[in-house]
Amino acid sequence: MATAARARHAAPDTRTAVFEAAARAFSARGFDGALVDDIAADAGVNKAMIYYHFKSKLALYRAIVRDMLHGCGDVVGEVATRPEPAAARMRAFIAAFVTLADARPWFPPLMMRELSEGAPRLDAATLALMRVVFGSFHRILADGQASGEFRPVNPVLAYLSVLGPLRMNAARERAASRPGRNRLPMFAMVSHADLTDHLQESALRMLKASRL
Amino acid sequence: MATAARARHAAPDTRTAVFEAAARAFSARGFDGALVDDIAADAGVNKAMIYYHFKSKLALYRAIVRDMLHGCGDVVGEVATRPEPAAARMRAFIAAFVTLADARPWFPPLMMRELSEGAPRLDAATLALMRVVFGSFHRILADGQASGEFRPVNPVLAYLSVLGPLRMNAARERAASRPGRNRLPMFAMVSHADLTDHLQESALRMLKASRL
DNA sequence: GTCTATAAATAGATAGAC
DNA sequence: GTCTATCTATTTATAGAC
Repeated sequence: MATAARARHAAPDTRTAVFEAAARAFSARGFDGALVDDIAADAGVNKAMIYYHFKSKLALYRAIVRDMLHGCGDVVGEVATRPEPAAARMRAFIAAFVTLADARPWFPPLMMRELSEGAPRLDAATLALMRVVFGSFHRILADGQASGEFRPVNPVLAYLSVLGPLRMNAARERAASRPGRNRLPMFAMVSHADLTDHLQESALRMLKASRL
Repeated sequence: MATAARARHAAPDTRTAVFEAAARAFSARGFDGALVDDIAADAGVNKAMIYYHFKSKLALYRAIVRDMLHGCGDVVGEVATRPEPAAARMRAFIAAFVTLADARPWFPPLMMRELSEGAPRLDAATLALMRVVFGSFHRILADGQASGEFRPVNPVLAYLSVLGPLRMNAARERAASRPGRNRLPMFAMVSHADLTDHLQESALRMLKASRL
């Protein structure tokens, strides 16, 4: 988000307000569903300011996606290179993803949507950031397989098994948060501590070299 | 889709063409992103026909979601009540979901999107259908836990672990299908046979009562 | 940096002829 | 059942004053 470069300006951070309102809107309603007027209103800012600070609706959207993936890449890159056994790093990777999703709750739905549409709005630089995140996961997996901790599995399928439930839970939480939905069993509240535990346990059971 | 009631009409099935084009469009671009003009063009039909056969864009969308969930509920309901051990039914449940996703490839992305937006377009009847699907899953899980085949797990989390990877794979396939994406490791081709095997193995490892 | 007013394009929907 | 033409509302974006 590069706030440092703007710190000297006197203005209350309009740009940040726009960024955050837009992140919420794009996540909740998609690129086409999110309206620039609504983003401006939610940010408490005049619509023209959005075009002043960002070039266009698309440029604003891209800035948000890049910010997400940058933060993500830094964190999981650090986790993947720790001098620890692969199983411990896998647990840390999952915990980091849950934490990241808590810090940027708009991330998982927005990314799922973008992928579902064929990721038409992602440029090469952004795809490279996605590759970094997958690369960190793959490193942990490959290390665990080399050391005999993990069994052989397709890295792409293993990645889906770890991230898929997390992203589906984010979608589920959105639907559950609407009034009148609490009664449905599949929309029951689940704490993120329980979510983390379950994902870690499931991932290690999926990967552990031991027989069942 | 209730094709029987229209079989006596002479016309080539315009309604079906609209339905299928709309399913593709809503899945690929979302409710707001899909344009009625594009749907008409893709179906090879005049735009006014869409409003003749369906009341509105929203009514068309809802018809598609209901169709999906109906087909799904019927299949998994049958699987859940088979006189087989829970583990076998869990395998069948997963295989059925992969098959359903192959028959209606627009289903997983569309549903993920709808949930991510808080499912604002789903009425009570449609939510009830979702409940039926989850109920079938829950029945298999509870039977397995009662018989000692499965360990205790939160049913919602278990459901996410089974369906999340499937839905994320659908999103991944969309993004992978665009030109120039083949090089990225996370967009590598994965057969649905391998996908099914992996999901079944992962689910049973997640659920099996045995120690690791 | 901020606001008002408005341009320019587009989308969902319908009237009415055939 | 099908098509043409069009209405109405909305939406992205900008020009220009302050």
